[in-house]
Amino acid sequence: MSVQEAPTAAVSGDTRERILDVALDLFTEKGYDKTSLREIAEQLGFTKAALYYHFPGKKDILLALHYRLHAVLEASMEETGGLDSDPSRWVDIFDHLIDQMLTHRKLILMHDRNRASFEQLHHDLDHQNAHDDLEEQFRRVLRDVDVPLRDKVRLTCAQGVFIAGAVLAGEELADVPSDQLAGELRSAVRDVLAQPDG
Amino acid sequence: MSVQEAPTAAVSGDTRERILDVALDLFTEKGYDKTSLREIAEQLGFTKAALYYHFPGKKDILLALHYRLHAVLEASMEETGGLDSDPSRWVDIFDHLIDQMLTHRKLILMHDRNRASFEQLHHDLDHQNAHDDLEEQFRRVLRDVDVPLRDKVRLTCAQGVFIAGAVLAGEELADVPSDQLAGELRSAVRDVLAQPDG
DNA sequence: GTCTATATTTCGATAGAC
DNA sequence: GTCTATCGAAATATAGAC
Repeated sequence: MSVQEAPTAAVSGDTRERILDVALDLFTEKGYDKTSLREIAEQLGFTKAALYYHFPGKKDILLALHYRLHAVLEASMEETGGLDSDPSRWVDIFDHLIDQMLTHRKLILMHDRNRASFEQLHHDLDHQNAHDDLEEQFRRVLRDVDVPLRDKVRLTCAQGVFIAGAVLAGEELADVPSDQLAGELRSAVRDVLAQPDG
Repeated sequence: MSVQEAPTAAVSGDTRERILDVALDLFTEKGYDKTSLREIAEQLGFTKAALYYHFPGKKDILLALHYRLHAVLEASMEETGGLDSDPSRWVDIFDHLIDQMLTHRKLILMHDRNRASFEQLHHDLDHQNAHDDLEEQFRRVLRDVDVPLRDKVRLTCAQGVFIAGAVLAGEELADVPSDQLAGELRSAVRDVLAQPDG
């Protein structure tokens, strides 16, 4: 995506991203815990110890991938204005999120399949602030006493459809064109978030 | 929940179930990989090695919990007749599944949060036969070329709602009465699975 | 920037006493 | 049925050569 850098020390600097790409695949397939640094390194053609030049430790690789996802979601939130307690805006937000999901499907899947590891990451680091923003906005709506139960359930169901879509796009319906799948998912989200009297 | 048993040697025999109860909690909270046998044993008041009297190894504890869930879903499938490619029957099936989910919520959550470990379990053992039945029936529908894309997506979305409901019931909306939540979830599933022209 | 070699820790698992 | 003691394997991480 980024333009070619100066060819001298260019391949390096990219190594960090290549490590993250490999880790993303392995963390998604086998899970974070079952993926060893040895596996990541061997798939890249060098040894385990070399990873420690690019990352202080294993959890920092997971953290870097977390930031990747964070950046994607943050950008999406800026365009749509963020999630709040007004249900009439949720459809637009999910429309936008579905686009991002199909583009960064593996990132979503990896996050979903390693939820336990991410939660521990937030506890280990003093990452209690800025709790992933989108997820924090999510929880804020669910805690809002002025939001009816029905809407809270529907919001969570829409998130369920969102994640189910990511799984579907990567596995069982991997051969379906993205835009076609996106249309079906958007349609499903509309039905889930439909106002009962509006 | 169960009445007090005879106080003599009664506590034993129950130990296996108590181990599974503790493991279910820890596997759900921290994940299977991050839960050590030492933790399970200490929470029960004895040491790591004592676990090996009740189970051949760690993965057999996970396997036993898998059978617990399998029994629940199997019973539900027998009552509703099983999942096939006929979309008009899906609503009834999910109605039934939602009841089971709210009763055995932790079991569903644990399975969802440790999907990677369960998949590896199926590979390690020659468990290729009877691939969890419900999930296999699920995949069969998704592979059926006679089922329209729309219905496949909707079926997966209903599953997404199902799992989202399990998370909701255990965390953010844990204080909402079960039957009230069940009603909302059933309503949401109906909207997801609604026939466009029926 | 990648390597070898090694330190340190933790875990799953076994053997055998009680 | 639960214990102590211990083994062996594998993983993360460090130190330092090249």
